[in-house]
Amino acid sequence: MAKTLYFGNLPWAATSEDLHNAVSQYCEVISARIVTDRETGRSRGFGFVEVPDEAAQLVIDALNGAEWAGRPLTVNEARPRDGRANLGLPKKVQP
DNA sequence: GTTGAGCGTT
Repeated sequence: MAKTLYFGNLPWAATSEDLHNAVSQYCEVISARIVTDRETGRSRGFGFVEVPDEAAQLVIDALNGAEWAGRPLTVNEARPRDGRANLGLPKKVQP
């Protein structure tokens, strides 16, 4: 299994590779991505990293509050996308 | 060439 981590307060220059490198120091990184504005293509200053659920708490404890480019990093477990992603889609019903 | 709380495309 894997858990998605929310990375906030990132410097504008941070890339998904930077995230991958930063987290890979503590555990395996399934995937890392910086959220960029789809219209402008610029970084929104936050991103998401997928790590094994056993390492999620470890990475949060290690990088939450850590300084990156002189800024206190914000790391947290990401919220489920289902809230808006599955909106309007058919839902499985229990018999 | 800008900005600074938040939660994301295929």
